Amino acid sequence: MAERKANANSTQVAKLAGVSQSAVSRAFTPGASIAESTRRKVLQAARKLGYQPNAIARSLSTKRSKMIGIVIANVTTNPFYPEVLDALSRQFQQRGQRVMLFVVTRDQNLDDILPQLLEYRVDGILLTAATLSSAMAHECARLDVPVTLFNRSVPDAHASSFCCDNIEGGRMAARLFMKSGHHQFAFVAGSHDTSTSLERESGFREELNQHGYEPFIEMGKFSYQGAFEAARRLMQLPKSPDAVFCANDIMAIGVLDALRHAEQKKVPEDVSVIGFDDIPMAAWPSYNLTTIRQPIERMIDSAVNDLLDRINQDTMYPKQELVPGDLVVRSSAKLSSGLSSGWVISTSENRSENRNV
Amino acid sequence: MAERKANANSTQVAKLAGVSQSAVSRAFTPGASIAESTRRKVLQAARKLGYQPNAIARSLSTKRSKMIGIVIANVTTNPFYPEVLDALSRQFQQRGQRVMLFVVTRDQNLDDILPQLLEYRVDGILLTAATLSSAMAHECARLDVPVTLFNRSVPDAHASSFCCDNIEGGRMAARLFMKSGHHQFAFVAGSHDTSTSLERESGFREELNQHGYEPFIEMGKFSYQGAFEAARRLMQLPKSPDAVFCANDIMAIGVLDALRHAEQKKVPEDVSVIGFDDIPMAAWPSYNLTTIRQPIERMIDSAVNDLLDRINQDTMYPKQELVPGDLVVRSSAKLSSGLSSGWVISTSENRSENRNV
DNA sequence: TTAAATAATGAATGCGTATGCAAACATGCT
DNA sequence: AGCATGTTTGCATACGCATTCATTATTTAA
Repeated sequence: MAERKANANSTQVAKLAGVSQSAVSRAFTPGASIAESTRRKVLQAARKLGYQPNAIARSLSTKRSKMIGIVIANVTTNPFYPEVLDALSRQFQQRGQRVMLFVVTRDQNLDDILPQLLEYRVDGILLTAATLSSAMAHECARLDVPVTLFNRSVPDAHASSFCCDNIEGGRMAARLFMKSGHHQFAFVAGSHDTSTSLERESGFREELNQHGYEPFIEMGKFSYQGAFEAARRLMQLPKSPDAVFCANDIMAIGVLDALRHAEQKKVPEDVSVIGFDDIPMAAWPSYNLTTIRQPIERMIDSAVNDLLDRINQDTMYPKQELVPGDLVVRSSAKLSSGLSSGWVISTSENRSENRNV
Repeated sequence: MAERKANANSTQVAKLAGVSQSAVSRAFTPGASIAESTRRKVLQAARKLGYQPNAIARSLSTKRSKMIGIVIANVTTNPFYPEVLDALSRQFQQRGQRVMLFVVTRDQNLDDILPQLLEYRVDGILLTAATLSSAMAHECARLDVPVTLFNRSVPDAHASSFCCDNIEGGRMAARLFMKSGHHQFAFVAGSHDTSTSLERESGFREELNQHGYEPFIEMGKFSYQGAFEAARRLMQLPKSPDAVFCANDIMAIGVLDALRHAEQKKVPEDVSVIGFDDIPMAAWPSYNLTTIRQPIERMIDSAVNDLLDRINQDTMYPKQELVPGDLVVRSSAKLSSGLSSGWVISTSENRSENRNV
């Protein structure tokens, strides 16, 4: 192991500037009690030495690392998550927090990951496309590290969660299908242990059940390829569906490709498809996917605010927030006469539902 | 600001275990001189108190943060980069380094970002889809923080760089087009200040020039939409091209969609298209994109190894490595009789070119 | 002009760990 | 037993900064 070259420190700057080390510290601390004249002296000496305060030492001293741990999954399989990561990272960045990132696979156990975050004393943790065990939730609570889930409903009252209203989203898909005269329904699920998929399924199913329908369910494994194969299986059925709702857009696109390229079906003439998320690809002319849009910016604003607020005042309780999605009507689903393509049916006039726990 | 609840520290564990604080430290330091019996005592006491070593304090003491700064751009516009990020992050994770992430926009000035990394005394910096000013390169060299560029060629001998052989990739595209009887060529560029785009362009152009051809150039702004519009402009030309090479796959896909959905062209009958990267979407049946594959795993292995090696022994010099790409033949480009779709023309038998600086 | 109030400063200490050093201990050998 | 060797251990200190507290400089009010 090589030695790390010593950087200038506040003491050296102090000596050069002819002041005390405390003065140097204060010069770099906004709002500290220091005369403008000495601050200038300090900054000048600092510049001369190429000095920059050591955030590690500061963290040790202040007991705040100014780092947020972000855990994210599905980053390569679903374009929705790069968008989430991008937005989260920028927001935290802008609010003066650094991001310590962990990319995990969906089935990876977070109980091995979280300790690695806690070791660095992150000020807060944001999980997206991932859940935590209740043991870990308690551990974070014990250490007073707030946790926020993004796009997963909460397994534990110690954490906040910010989700799209998946159940209502499922219902919207079902209603659109039924209104446009479909009769054989299917749902392509992501997995059987993920709240997003389960909730979208249950909303979809419940709405159908109310009208005497029951959807087929196929497993799409949250991937293009998985959904591609699921679509092929669906088309084997004796009464093959004419309306397929998918737990997310990337699977909907897999279904579309399977229908068109492997099953010689026309979309939406033979089969209608609806997705969830509204990733950028959904708007591409090759797909023109009708989908439920997650208002990602708004959701992320709320999540980031919540986490930062809880970091700064630990009197606050975790919060569960449900943000309504918007039905974006394109041309992958047949329409009744009343609707036309290109419309966004916004439900967001209903203000988002907050409730404290 | 709320107080942060104090965590158990090594001194408390020491007291409970009836040993010195040093012993606790050694119990958690692999290879430290400590008797197995006392280590057990310590670990037991630690478990009882829920103690976990404080990585911040350790970093201060050892002068190694065990953190790598990753700066990445284009994470939402090009699916190639989520893959890169995923692979990088896993690799570092696995090798015991944490990742501090900065997501930037392509035009964002890194000179504001790097100080934020250096402040945390990251052990090394990996930039992807981003370059650094030579002032910053010097600053990192002065602080003895190794920098590695991924997918950008080096502007400064202080940094390592790992790139696909873009020039040869451009040549490969040109050769394939020419061999299959095309006569009007075009290149859809990403931007005029990015080495990847410039190099791919120059290889493509040089190879064409050698046979008396000159390509049209259009700007695709490294995005689906930009390329979509570029393709429309190309088709307006009096002698519209029958062979379009794009600086990356996402633009190639934009071009494909424009040709098919906005210009009523058949691909590859009317126009052939070749991309670069081989993102997963390139293999989807809707696109079936012929492209130059970047051997991402291999490139990332090299980059990570290089960075970690330079962190651990600062005698090492930065390295420039060029990894050959593989031509992946699908059906977006017309073929001469000798080639058939589905083949990967690997050039990687030629070992990658390393040279020290 | 002084007293009182306020602002600016430096000395000293703490944050939690790692580690050099010397002392203590254990082991094997003669 | 006596010594040499190697292993464990604790003490003390350093890492770089923030912050409390007491002290001094400066401003304001009277």
